[in-house]
Amino acid sequence: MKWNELHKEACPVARGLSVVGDRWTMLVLRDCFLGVRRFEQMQERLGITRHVLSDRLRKLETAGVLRRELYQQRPQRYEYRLTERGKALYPMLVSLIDWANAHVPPEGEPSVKLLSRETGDPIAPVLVDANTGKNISHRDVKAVVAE
Amino acid sequence: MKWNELHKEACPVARGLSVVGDRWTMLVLRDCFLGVRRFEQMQERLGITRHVLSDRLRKLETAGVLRRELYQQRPQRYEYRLTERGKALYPMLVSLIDWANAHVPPEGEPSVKLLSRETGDPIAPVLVDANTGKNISHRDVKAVVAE
DNA sequence: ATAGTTAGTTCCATAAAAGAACTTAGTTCG
DNA sequence: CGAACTAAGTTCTTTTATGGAACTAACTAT
Repeated sequence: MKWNELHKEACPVARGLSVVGDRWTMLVLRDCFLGVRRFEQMQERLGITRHVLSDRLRKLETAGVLRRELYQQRPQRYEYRLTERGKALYPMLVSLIDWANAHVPPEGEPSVKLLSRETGDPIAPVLVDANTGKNISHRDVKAVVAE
Repeated sequence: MKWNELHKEACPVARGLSVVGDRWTMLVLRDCFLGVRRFEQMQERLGITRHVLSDRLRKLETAGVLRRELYQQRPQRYEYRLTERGKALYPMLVSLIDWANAHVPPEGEPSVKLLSRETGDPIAPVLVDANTGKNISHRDVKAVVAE
């Protein structure tokens, strides 16, 4: 399994990681979900090198996760926004956040948590099967090669 | 934000990625969820270099995601198993799989899908809030620094 | 004309991953 | 007994990716 041929794999984990499975990509996407859209802002917030940020944004655009949008004519300036494909990564991001808050404590520092915008109550994410309404447990699931 | 200080961040995305956010880790964990426990087997299935696999297994053990277990006395041989903390990554893995199956098509090849072990029906994962039972949408959620 | 803004690119040093061979502590086969 | 085999690594060397800082393009504001 080679990194630059991951996208051809039958395994969706491998294919997914070919898009979001590097050191910086999910952090870039986190910022996108927080409403950050511009190069400078991301670069400063993340402390990523400009070079790498530029490369990641291009790759995410190619993968259809972000789109570049002209927000100013002269000089031409583009900002980056999540596409529907990008927004569809939200459950994964939330699952990661939930796991980290439960299992990777932030060494004495405060942590960021997710609250309902409406009620202010904490969110407690669970993954359920839309068909049955039941919690998805790894014991009840099998993986098969389909189609 | 430096890669080897990510675990101190207030942002759970950063902390989570400090554990699972590199090229190989989630693929190793995928194999663990599939029941693969041994070094040789993982190395062969993944095509990861032995060096890197060894390093990742050690880091996952240190992070409390896997535990090493003696399965043979002479010569001493260890296998790797998911801890509770490791198993808690299942929702994230499933979210990734679901996203990739919907958005990263496997170039003509077949893909692996998740089915109910009981009924054989496909699984349709949705992330809901355990408190309200409602779907978690990124518009309804805010992120705040807590505690 | 000089400085500031924004989104990059270029260059070089350092760190991580690929690839292949070697090691350790045994067991099994002939 | 000795040679081959096994499993889980480690040790090299080469290639690739990332970090860090400076530079560029195409403007606008003072």
